[in-house]
Amino acid sequence: MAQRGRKPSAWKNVAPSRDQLFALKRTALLREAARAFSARGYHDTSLDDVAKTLGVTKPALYYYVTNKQEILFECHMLAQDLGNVAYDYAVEHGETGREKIVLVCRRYIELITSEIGSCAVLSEFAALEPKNRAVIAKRRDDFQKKFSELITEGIKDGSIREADPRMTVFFFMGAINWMTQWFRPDGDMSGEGIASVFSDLLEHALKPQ
Amino acid sequence: MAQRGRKPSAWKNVAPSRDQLFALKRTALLREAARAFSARGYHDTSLDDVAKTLGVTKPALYYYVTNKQEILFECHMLAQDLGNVAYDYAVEHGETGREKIVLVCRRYIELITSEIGSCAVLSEFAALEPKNRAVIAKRRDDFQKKFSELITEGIKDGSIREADPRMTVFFFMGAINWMTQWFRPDGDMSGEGIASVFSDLLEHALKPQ
DNA sequence: CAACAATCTTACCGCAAAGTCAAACAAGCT
DNA sequence: AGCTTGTTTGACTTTGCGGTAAGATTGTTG
Repeated sequence: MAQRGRKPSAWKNVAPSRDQLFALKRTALLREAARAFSARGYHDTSLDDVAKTLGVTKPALYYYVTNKQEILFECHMLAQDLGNVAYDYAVEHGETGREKIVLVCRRYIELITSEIGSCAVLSEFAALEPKNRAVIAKRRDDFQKKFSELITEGIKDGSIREADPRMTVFFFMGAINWMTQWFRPDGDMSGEGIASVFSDLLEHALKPQ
Repeated sequence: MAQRGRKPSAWKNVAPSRDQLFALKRTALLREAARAFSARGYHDTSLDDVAKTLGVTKPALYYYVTNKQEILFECHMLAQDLGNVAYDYAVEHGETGREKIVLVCRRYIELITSEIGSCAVLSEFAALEPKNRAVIAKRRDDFQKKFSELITEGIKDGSIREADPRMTVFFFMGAINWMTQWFRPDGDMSGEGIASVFSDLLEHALKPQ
């Protein structure tokens, strides 16, 4: 969004350059805001709070971001990126349709529960302003379509039993997305653990007899 | 919450009494607010809007309700009531643990997709004020506990394969709760249809081989 | 009708939070 | 040092919304 153009510093790779510092601080801001949005919701999170947590004042945030909306939007984009990463990984490493589906599920959960993925908001979709919401909705629909195509593929190759692809996608996308409501990084279940249980449940749900 | 005591009108059963009118309007208010909360979120829904939709002004709402919080709280209570109704039904009509679980799932979905259940918020948990949140959380935990006990029961009687009960509950409670994000009463899939697909998926996920 | 209660309205208060602006401070470059 | 650009701040404006007060309106009852 905010682009800066600068000549590289002489201290290559020694200290972070200005651009890198800028990017670093900006993602720190996004990360912290995402955490807050997930916990208390978009409208109940004030930028004053976010700023205080980061040890600065609110106007400082506006140097890195034009809007509160922009923060929410970019968080959604980042979260969706993880979905695509998981998808690509699964398509590359899986054989049958079922294997691919299960792999997406496992990989995606691992990603969103990792440190990087703590940015995954996904809820607060309604808080997006119409224009941004349209963008996010489009990407989401595309993703879910690729997804249900994996299911039809699995039905064709015999690895998945007869089932409504669209509903099935809703089913376990829901199971996964709802994680944001209960998952705690310091809980008694690791991200990998959850990924195992969930992908196992999914596999049995789809497997023929 | 708001209790009124009045002597019954002489026109028994002919026209709604004052108390009935009061209750009728109050639930209409709750219903409409729930719809708005679900669509736009708690903090982004103004009582002015809700009032306008109902054809009155904001202060009129405060005659039926003490707080915006109270509205949210009661919506959560009502939604949870449906869960308990579904549970009781399932325990009565199911034989094995798996049958019961599947029945809860089916019945619950049927309920929340029915006209009555359009009140089901369930999201916006974070918007509850601490005291109310504690109450709702307690009820939710109790429900999920009864639920996972059904699973252990099913494992014992051989109708359910080995699986982590708590995680399994999270899994399909998520699948169901997420429905609020995509279900539309005028969509191409009826509540019963969804209930069938989802309970079928659940059954296969739990059934031993 | 008169009196009283139930219901709803207009007008308002207070406050929190998004966003702005000019000025202060910091860092690099010549 | 002194100029220039990057970064942060304190102080402020504005707006929308939750909630309240006092009175108007309607309905009920003796």
